[in-house]
Amino acid sequence: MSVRVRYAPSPTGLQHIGGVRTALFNYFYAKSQGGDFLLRVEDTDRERYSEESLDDLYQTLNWLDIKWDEGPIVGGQYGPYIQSERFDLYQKYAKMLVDNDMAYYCYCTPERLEKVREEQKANKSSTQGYDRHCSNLSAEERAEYEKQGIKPVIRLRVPTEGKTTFHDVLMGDITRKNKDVSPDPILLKSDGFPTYHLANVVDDHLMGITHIMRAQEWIPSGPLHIILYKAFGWEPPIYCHLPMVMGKDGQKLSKRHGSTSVRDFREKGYLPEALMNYVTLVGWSYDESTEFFSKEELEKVFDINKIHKAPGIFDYKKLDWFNGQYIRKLSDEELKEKLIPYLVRASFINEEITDEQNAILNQLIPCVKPRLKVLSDVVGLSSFLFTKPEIADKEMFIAKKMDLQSTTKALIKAYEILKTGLDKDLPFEEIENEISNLATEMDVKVNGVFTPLRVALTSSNVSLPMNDTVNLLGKEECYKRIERAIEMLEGEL
RNA sequence: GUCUCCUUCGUCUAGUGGUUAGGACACCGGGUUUUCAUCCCGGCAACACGAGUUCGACUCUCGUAGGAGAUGCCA
Repeated sequence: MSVRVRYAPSPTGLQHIGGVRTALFNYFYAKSQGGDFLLRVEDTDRERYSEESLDDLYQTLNWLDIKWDEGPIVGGQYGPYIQSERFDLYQKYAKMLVDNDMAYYCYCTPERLEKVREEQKANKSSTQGYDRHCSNLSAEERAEYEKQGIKPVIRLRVPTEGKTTFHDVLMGDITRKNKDVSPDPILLKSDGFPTYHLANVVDDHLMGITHIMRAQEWIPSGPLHIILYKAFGWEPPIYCHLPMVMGKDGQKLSKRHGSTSVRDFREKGYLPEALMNYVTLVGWSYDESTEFFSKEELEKVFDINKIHKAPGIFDYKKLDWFNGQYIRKLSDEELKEKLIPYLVRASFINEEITDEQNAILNQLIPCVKPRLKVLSDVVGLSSFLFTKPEIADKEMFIAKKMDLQSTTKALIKAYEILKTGLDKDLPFEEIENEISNLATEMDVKVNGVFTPLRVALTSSNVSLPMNDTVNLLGKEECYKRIERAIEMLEGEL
């Protein structure tokens, strides 16, 4: 039997790291087995639904280059894989259950349910959830409610005796007493939309899903779903509950831990390859040492049995490291293309790049490459080039064991050396040597003379190598900046 | 509260009865370097605890503790 799995997100927010990892595991499993990966949109929560989320779902999968074999048609056209488009179907199946007395109409108001919950809590009652108030209404009672215009929900009749077991590929058998299964959960809401439980089971069955890979937070409803399958007389698929992705404090990964949406990572300048590589390594591993995997490799090598059981903490620093590694693997040309949007956004350059700018970019890229953790870092690293920086505070010019006077003197002399050297077109190495010699002559550390030079040119203590900085800025601009700095320092004397 | 699941370095993990418990990130040190990075070398650091089973347990069993998740007309 060919494997068919699905990713079935609900468009109620931006695609989350955890969700995407589920998608990836499903996708890689399908591909590794030569099976199909389906995408299904579970938009049954009309209150939380948003168009933006749906859009984000497509963008995210697209960015990661995850293609579904079956799913909604992109481009405004709704397909058969969007639950809101299958509205009538769920009605039909819910009513079928009612007809077989596997489910029943319930007219309880949300207020009453809330009250029941509160009382249970107050009494520290061990029984919890719905009190099955409507489970045995007579035809007359129902008619009375209907007359009042109350729109009923449909609830599943969960057995109170016995127990239900399901098998999980990772966890083994999981058994729950039926009395501990959430009592008579709602299948069809009063607005006619199905809840997750119904829609999920109906669709997975109709779509011929063979394996359900979803987050471990679903384990407790596993038995419930088995009961539902039984009520329909269907064979349940194979389950595989995935360990969850947590934040540093061990709680479910959320905003307070940092970025959680793929869109955030994309905007900051993480490469899809890096994010994908790292994310699939949370809760899965191939062997004792391999950690770089391309999407194509994962499609071959992914093994469901090597998924971990315990939840994993999302390590932002390791992601950064991966991203740096992937950035360094890029050719200069590739990196340039990826960096341009960030430079444009920072208003450093325009979309249409002049030949002159292009030449500068070609110089800049290799300088910046070993220094990028994320693509957006390029902005900070190159702002000295594209903007006229505020002249730095005088303290910044002064290196350790130096004072204002010696610093000013060093800068003036270093400037002379630099200027004559550049004007004579000496190799930069030679100029640097001379400047180093100057330090020796002045009996100060090399830092004492290079620091003021660096700060004069970039207004920062941290910069690209001097050679690159000078090349990038051009002679004339360098002179201007150094003269400006000297003037400022002399004014302070 | 109740139910379910989980437990190897700080983090991600390898390991399936006999290993100096391996790798990676982070961290610390060193080298390259005028700064910041990159790169290279080295170091620190773990089997939650307690009972069994066994000649022998990180590996098997049972308890304990800790953590997480579920307990919605959300998924």
